[in-house]
Amino acid sequence: MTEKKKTTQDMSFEILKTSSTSKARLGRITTAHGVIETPAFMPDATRGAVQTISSLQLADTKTSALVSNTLHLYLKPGSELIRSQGGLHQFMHWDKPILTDGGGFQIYSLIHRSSLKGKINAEGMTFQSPLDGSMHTLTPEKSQEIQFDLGSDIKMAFDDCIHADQDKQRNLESVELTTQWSRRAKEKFGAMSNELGVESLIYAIVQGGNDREMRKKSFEELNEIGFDGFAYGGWPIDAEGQFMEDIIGYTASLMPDDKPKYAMGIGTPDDIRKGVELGYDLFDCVLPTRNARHGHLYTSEGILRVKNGEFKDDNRPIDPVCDCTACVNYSRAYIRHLINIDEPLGKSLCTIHNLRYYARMMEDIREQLAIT
RNA sequence: GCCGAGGUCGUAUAGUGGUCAAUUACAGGGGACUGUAAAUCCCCCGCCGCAAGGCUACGAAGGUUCAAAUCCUUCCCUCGGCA
Repeated sequence: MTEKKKTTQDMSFEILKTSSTSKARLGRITTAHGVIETPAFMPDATRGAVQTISSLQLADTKTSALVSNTLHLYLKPGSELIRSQGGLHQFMHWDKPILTDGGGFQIYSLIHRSSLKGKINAEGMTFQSPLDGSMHTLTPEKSQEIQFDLGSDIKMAFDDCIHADQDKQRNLESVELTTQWSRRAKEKFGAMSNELGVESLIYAIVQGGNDREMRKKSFEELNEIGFDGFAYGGWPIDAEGQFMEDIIGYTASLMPDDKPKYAMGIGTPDDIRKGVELGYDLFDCVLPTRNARHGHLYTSEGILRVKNGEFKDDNRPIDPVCDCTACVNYSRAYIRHLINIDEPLGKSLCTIHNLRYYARMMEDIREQLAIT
């Protein structure tokens, strides 16, 4: 780190308070588009929108930041287009912080879960677009270029994600590739930041699967390169669907306490509470939004599957304690009806509710941290 | 009244001698979803039973047959045409 680089990056994270009973901390991440009070949950707006709701409705849930995606926006509508529209903030009319994932996970996901072709080599990942079958190559450099086009506040280094049960050899390969790619991403990030005069942050993703040694190796190599924050990468739950607390906690313990720790893809409300206690500051997950579209709602009294017949004539709000638009204005019976007739408004209201539930949960967590 | 077509599990359909408690879709019931190819996917859906299995069923009643949703007879009903 040279003197002149000591600007936003070095001021980007401050810890306001540390818990005396766990590794949880109350903090603040400062970006070019404002502050994220941590611990924070960031919903996924993968393709430039949190599905079914507008950025204004998202703001109403008091969500402080969102996650969007390099790969998806690169494929459609193309990152140059978004740059020409003034960047993703302006394009989607969201003036708060945006974190963009690097695209590695999405390609892994495409290759892993489908018959689509894709291959990984030292250069990067070559894969077939699920949209039109065309072949593309994403490299660490290309991923950064796209993220600069998007204009995100926090950029992720391109990583090679694997499933938790991969063999040792593949795990090692993933760690080594992620290190190489992260180094290249960091170089590109530095060069583009200088060239464009843009101030943003870059986080790296720690791989290593369910193997402590590999996690340690991955973290140490990344730390040597130097990043503004570190993320737990990989898959957070085991084959039985259990939150992998041990390895996730261990990975957090490796990361420097003076930098943000980001738990990618986590999780359920319970998983997030555990994640906070393990020391994580940032979370993102598709669960609240995807589940909302399926009528699976989080409430102060537990999970409420609003499609279920028992709510047919229930005129109470989803959650009497909730202050979201859906709960303040509409009944379970009405929302059930909307979901059952596949009316988009039903999905929107459920999404608003779940995101407000998550936001309130994070508010509660921060409040508890502040007073204890 | 005559002629034609038809009556199948909530609805709409498939099945025209055994492989049929019976296809498919919708409706209905339940569940899954963790850095989003997810507005997706899975299960149940005659009755009893955890199950094996049993029982009752393809408009009604008879009949033919080892065997009928499927063939025959009569009746009831619906739709179209003619009176």
